[in-house]
Amino acid sequence: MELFWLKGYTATSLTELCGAMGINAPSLYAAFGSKEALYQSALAFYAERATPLIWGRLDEIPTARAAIADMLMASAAALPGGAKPAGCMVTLSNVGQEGEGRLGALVQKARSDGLALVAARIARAIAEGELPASVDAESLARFYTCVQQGMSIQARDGASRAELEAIARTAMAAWPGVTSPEEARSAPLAPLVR
Amino acid sequence: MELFWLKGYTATSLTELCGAMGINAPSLYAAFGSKEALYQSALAFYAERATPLIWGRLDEIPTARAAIADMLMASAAALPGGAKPAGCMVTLSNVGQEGEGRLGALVQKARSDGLALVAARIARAIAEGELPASVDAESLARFYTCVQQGMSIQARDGASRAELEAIARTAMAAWPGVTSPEEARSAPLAPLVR
DNA sequence: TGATTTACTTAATGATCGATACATAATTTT
DNA sequence: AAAATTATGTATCGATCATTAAGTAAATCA
Repeated sequence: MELFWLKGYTATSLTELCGAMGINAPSLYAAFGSKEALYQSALAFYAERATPLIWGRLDEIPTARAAIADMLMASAAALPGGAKPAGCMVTLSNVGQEGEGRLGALVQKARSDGLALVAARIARAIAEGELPASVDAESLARFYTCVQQGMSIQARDGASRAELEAIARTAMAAWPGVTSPEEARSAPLAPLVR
Repeated sequence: MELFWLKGYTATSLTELCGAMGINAPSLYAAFGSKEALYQSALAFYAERATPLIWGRLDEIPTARAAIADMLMASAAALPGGAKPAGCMVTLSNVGQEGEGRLGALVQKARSDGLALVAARIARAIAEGELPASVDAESLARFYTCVQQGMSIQARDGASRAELEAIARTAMAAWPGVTSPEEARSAPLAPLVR
């Protein structure tokens, strides 16, 4: 998973995979069937862990504003490298353009799933009166997803957690109805630090 | 260039490159020396065109706010696919993690160059009094660069120019001192459409 | 304990990778 | 027109790609 995450599908060789797993090629094929199937397993394994970590509190947190701030702050905490590769495996995957249509569809769906979760949360906020009906849920969700995805690229280039958190706080200043960026920054919405 | 842009360095084979260029391998090697040197040429060729298109008016436009809005709107216009691959070749390149340190340093520098241009423009705005000295130029520049980079991922997933422009307008609502997102959206800063 | 299955190693498969030697054709120079 | 140079095509290089056949050790089951 970490090799695919770091280097992408095509640039990761079976020799590297076997070396990292401490097994020989036949064992890998006996367990997973193919390189493509192994990638699919690794992707599922990744998503299984990332999804609750990042989007897991979206519906629990009472306001959409605080929920999305939490999502961004959780991303800022998770994206810097260290032990694991920096950035999100799903966000940064280019497998679809590498000539792997089947895997490409999987990562694209994973990305659109994230967007859908945010859009649904904003739609709920509109229904509950937190946001006016004039707000376009899809468009606002796309903005915050865009920021989150940009954070992955920043993280891959070495951005620190603090730098990513600053991005998150600035992005929250664009929340509909926020009087000023200073307000959004000085009165952070819990839990802004994890 | 378009093959490297779309598929990345490793996933693009010499066979594909020769096919796209209508030449044989020896001609390619006579002209460029190696696959790595060809990528470097393609990257330079790309940056040579993208830089003035996106960042070219940053210093001409009188206010930093309008200048950065212009940068984002120009990105929204350029990033959707069509004839060329979608998204930015520099932003989306993962060549540094594919085991190509030399090329990786080049694309990373190209990305940090974009960030530096925005940071310099904001610093100028602070010096000129457009923005208060309390604004962190580096941090604000990182936010808008992050949004621009996220737009590349959105574009690769098929986002339209209009959708990217909506992201740009929402991002401008985070501009320091903007009273509300609605204001930033209803009173766009020229030229918001190219 | 003997038989059967599972797990692993070695080795090699055809295909494709980036890169070239060599020969021929086209062009330019003298 | 003859000579020199440049460009292109063919064919192939060793290396590595993903994948697998065959053989051996370990473990499980009867």
